[in-house]
Amino acid sequence: MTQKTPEPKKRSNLRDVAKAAGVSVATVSRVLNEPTVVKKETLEKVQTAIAELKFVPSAAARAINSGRTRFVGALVPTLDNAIFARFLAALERKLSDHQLSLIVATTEASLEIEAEKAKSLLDIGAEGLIITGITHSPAFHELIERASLPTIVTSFFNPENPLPTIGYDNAAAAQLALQHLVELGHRDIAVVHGPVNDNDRTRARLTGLKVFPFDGKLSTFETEISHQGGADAAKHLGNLSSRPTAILCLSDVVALGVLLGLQAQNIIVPDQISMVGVDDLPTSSVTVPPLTSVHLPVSQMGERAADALANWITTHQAPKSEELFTQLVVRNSTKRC
Amino acid sequence: MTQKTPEPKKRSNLRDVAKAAGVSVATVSRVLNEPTVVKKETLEKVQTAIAELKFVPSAAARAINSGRTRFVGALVPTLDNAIFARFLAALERKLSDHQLSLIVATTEASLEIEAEKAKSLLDIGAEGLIITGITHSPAFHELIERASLPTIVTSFFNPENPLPTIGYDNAAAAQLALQHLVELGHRDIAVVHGPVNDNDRTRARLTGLKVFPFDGKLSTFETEISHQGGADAAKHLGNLSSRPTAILCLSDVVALGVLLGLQAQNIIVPDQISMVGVDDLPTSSVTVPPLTSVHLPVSQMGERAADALANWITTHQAPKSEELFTQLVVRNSTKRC
DNA sequence: GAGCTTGATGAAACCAGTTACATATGTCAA
DNA sequence: TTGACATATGTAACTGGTTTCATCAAGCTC
Repeated sequence: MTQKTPEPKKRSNLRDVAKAAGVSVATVSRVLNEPTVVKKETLEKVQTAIAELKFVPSAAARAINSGRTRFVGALVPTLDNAIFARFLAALERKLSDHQLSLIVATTEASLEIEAEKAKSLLDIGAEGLIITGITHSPAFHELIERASLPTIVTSFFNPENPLPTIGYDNAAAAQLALQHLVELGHRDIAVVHGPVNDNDRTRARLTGLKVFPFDGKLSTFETEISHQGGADAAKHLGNLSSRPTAILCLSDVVALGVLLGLQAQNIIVPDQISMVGVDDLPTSSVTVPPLTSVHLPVSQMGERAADALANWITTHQAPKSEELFTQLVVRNSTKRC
Repeated sequence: MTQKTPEPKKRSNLRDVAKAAGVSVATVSRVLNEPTVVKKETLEKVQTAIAELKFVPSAAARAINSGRTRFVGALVPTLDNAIFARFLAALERKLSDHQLSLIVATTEASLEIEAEKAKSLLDIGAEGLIITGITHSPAFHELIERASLPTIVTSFFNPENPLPTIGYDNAAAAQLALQHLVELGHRDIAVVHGPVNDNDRTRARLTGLKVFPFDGKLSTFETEISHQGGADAAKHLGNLSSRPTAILCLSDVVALGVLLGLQAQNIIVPDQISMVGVDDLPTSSVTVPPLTSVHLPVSQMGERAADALANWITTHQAPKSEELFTQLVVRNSTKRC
């Protein structure tokens, strides 16, 4: 193409170093990997050569021998929700204990994008995958099956699932929130949730609510998972002629948005309306009023998933599914009806 | 799927496929990379063999030839702040246009951890790096210099910096916020900010405030960058005998925390106290009241950084620094004093 | 029918490391 | 003095792909 590239950019390799140091490539390799077996003198000679030539070993060449690339991928719907951010932080921390790096790819909650991203992760050599939810495109399944790529499902517990799941029971989590409201006497409850399309966690939660024994009114409102989305929902609910007595949000981000939206309309929580969330983000304890929420153990989930995947990769033995438990955290956003 | 027998795990390679299809390795390689030049009959034969042997080409072996691993790393202080999440989302989106994957590593705002993470990114073959701020440890600088690794600084603009910077003027951003408050007549302003240790962006903002011509009182309060941290700051400021008339937060996350903290003390914004933030997160437009903030163009920054890095990698030509501009967005959290 | 081009394929070199095995030297006990 | 053994290093065969170049047959021109 353009032959006016200023630098030919000739990265030096093992052979160059060996020649410069007057030793064999094997010795240089030893200096790099088990320096103790090399005689001190030789070691220094080689290290000098390495420094002089600014030699940096090629990761690819290493990988080709060990068969290991030392990184895995995680596919999450978005980074723009603290719940995933917290999960990924824990995941990354624990993976690095296993000398594994993490590539984060976002799917924008689309199974199609997920399959694409998975493909490119595989292409660049990911040794394993952490994914969200049990529902995935056929292309995705084919991909990981062909490559027999260790893949762990998170945010969802289902021991029957072909891929091991490490997560919680979404239906039960939502029911915990509903039960709390029901116990407080609420009979007209609005559920605010994110998009159900391509999101089996939300669907499972909604199903959980529907099958829960409750003879009151349960309406649902779908919105974007963001503070703005929550605020939109609040505006809608606030304008209703017969306003529900409680709002159950399937995500704390949405809940905070709803809370702000209600506040903008001067609707007092919990006096005029009760609210429960699901996630229990740290933020939920500082909102006004502090938000009652169902705690999802995402940090723990990140750690367990990291351990399980690392183990799978090294032992070639798929792990068992693991259930993590959710828990209602009662604060001040709910009140007897 | 989960058979108890430890799988022999004999991944098939090009040679296996070639033998099975009765062709040479070169032909198999062609089928993979330029299928059009292969005779249709042969093509099918090979593809059948590939399918039967569940052949998946080795990324490492590819990389060794092309010299390209097709991924880069990004080092950010945390994922637990929407401002970085937004930046990374844009970065990742744009990088994928260049067929590059992104490895996100968090430094927990420690230069030491940053250097470690950079090392492991390099070890696994990152082709370039996106980093935050211009201040880094000597170990880090040595590392990227030795490897002559394309590295772009973000969130900070400084054309003098040895590494190209793509970002904004942090001092100016903070000054924009201060100027607004000063113009509204505020003379007693509290600045709430995150840790200054290992954070040159915050330091630059603080310096910007200090050198701004202003003869009123300017106090500072350092806290954690989180809603909780902001709420803590609000509690402190609310209890002060002589309360400032305005609070300037160097981060919107902190600002929302402060807002909630003030609300918990029944201090009305903006009637009793004005507030300005820096970041302009989407959330800031739905808070009560909507938060006046200085917009930081982080999505744009992500895109520019991605283009610049991709270009650097392919052309071996370091890009020029690029300044992106910040802008005050006036909402309802500020009022004339 | 010779000469030339085109299309399809294969042999082998090559990328940059690791590693099994061979070799050379030195130490020590028998 | 010699055999046993440890230490230090080198040679060359790997790893799993890509790529250059050579080969060969078929199609076309003159």
